[in-house]
Amino acid sequence: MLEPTPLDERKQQILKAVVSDYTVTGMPVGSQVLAAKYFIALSSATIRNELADLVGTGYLQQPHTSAGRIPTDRGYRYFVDFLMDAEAASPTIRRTVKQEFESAPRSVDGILEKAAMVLSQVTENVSLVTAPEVSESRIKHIDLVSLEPQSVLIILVLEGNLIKQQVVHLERATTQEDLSRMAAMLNQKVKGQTADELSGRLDQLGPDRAEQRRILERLIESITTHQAQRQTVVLHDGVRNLLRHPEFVEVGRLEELMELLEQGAQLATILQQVEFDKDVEIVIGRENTSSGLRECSLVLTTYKMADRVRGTIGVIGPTRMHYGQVVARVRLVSHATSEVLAHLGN
Amino acid sequence: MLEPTPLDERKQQILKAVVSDYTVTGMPVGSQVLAAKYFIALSSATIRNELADLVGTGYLQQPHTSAGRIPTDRGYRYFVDFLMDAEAASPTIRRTVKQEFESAPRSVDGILEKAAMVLSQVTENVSLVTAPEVSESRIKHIDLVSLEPQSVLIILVLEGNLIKQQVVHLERATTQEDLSRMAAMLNQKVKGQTADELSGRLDQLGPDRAEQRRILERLIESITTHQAQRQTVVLHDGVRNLLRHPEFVEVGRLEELMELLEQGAQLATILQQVEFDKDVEIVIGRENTSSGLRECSLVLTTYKMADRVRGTIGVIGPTRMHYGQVVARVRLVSHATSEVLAHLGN
DNA sequence: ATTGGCAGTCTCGATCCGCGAGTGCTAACT
DNA sequence: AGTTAGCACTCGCGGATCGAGACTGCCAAT
Repeated sequence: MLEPTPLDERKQQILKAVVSDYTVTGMPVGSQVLAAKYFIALSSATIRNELADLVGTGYLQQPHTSAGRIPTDRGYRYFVDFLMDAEAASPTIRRTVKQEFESAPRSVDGILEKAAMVLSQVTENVSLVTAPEVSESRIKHIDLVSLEPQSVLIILVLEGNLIKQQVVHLERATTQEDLSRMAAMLNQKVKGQTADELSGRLDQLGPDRAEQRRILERLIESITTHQAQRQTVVLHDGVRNLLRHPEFVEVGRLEELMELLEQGAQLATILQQVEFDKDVEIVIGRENTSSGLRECSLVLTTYKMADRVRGTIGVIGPTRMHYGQVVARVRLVSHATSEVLAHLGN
Repeated sequence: MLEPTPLDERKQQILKAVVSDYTVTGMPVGSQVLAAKYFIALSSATIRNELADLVGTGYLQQPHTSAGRIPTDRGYRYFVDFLMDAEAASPTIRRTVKQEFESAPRSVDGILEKAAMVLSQVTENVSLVTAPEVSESRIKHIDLVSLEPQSVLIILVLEGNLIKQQVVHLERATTQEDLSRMAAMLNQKVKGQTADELSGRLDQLGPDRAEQRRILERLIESITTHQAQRQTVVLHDGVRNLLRHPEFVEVGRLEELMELLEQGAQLATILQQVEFDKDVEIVIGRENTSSGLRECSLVLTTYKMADRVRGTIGVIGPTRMHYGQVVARVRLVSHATSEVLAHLGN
């Protein structure tokens, strides 16, 4: 890593101009274009000197000797940290988002799918959405259904009508009546707690027949451990958008990316590291830990469902993207998602 | 459409050789290669004459004047209908499939996801899996959860522990106790019926307070209509495999295909038309109704969960694929899926 | 510090060319 | 009549060549 060279005002403006122009045209930016379009007061020779400095300090690079300049990852980083104009999403975009969410089904899954869809649409990139952390969700309702004498289907209804299911095998046969009774009791005791809290309060379940108690322990243990080990699901949408970007004409780049998207585990790890209170987080090119994202940028933020429950939402796109606009739109969709989820009833 | 020209034995063998060779090498097949590799008894000149005939009748084509021949859609069709050797999946493949399914979660969703994953893996193409038709599934359990006074979450547990949920708004406030009572009653009456049957037997629900009855009607109506209008979900996996095929080096082809995959509705229509009793259905190139599939083939079959409940499973790949192997593997995974689903308890 | 001028560098697209693969045709052969 | 050898011809592909254009870096003048 190069030491952070401070940039004087003019260098900043030139860097900004290069990033902006390159973002739009996709062509390396030359000194003449810069002088003509952005710095009429200066000659191209002056700009050439400045450009040479910016290359020397690692903010810009040349694809080849006699070409214009394009930003390095470092250049983009400086741009998004210090130079980027705050943009607001256009009324058209706002309307689209609003309308799409109005037609979304009234369930967490449905809303998140819709969020992924609309986000990919308005950013023209691949969208990513993680489901909320289950272990942090309050339990609203528990139901036990007997499948076979020794096998029980546990249904958990969590905040936002998120439903989790799982099959548990018991040591001894249990009737549906017994299960229903236990379910009723669990519903009394358990309502409003998170799965995490649940595991600590097993002893508060009150005295019961030892047999039933054993079964209950088994169920609760199974609920908590199962949720913990279950890996976060990452929804994505809009791969078709990526195909339109010229940086992906060679399919080689796409292959690694598709693998990342389709297996999901590695992506989940990345997304879970996004901090909750930060506004929008941007990861540029090689700043990414995954090699598949070497030439991509992530624009990520969080949404919230209840106070403690949150998920990550954002996009993957080529490093050459219109960061200002993308940030505005990711933020917009994130807020809209939180909004709709809040109205879902808790 | 050309009239079906009957092919004599030798022409058939030549067509078969062209398809086989082209499938492996991806290069147009010339008369000399054919003579050397497949027909040592014949001279290349003889084969040239036959090839010319096959081009004339529309089974083969030349990419350009001085190139070898490649099959037309019609050629592939004739091949899969009459010439294709029956192949069996290799022991290695069988083992892979078996092992993968052993580690699958014990739920319909989980199993279908696993099926999509393993199918794309063993065929090196994009796999497609539709969820079973809900309206044909037997209802195992119903649960009603009060969310707000006038809003109820209906949870349906269907065959194979498939869970469907939906929120219904009632005209008047109803307590959780009332809902629980209704749920208990519904469970008595409804167990083992399909959602379709349910709607016809509303009158068998026995006399009840008119008020409750109204609510029940509302719920049942909502269950049946909702399920009917809900479009079939199509899972897919393995787009990364497609990127490795040379036919997709130009991303233009992929774009339409990705759109088809990501929106899913059109695909659902195609998949739902696969007949249940047929073994494996193959749709080749322009036989497809969707323009995005002009240069692709579908290899599809069905799996079953219970006797009446079925879904479609298969792959999308380039028209140049090893049909014998793909058919064998699609069939293998379909059977394995049915098998695992059957053991899921009903 | 800035600028005009200028020579130098490099990419990109067009053009050209020769090789090799493969064909179709004809005439001879079985 | 079907098959085959021989041969002239066609065409795509890859490599080499070349000129135009776009920028740069440097230098000397302002």
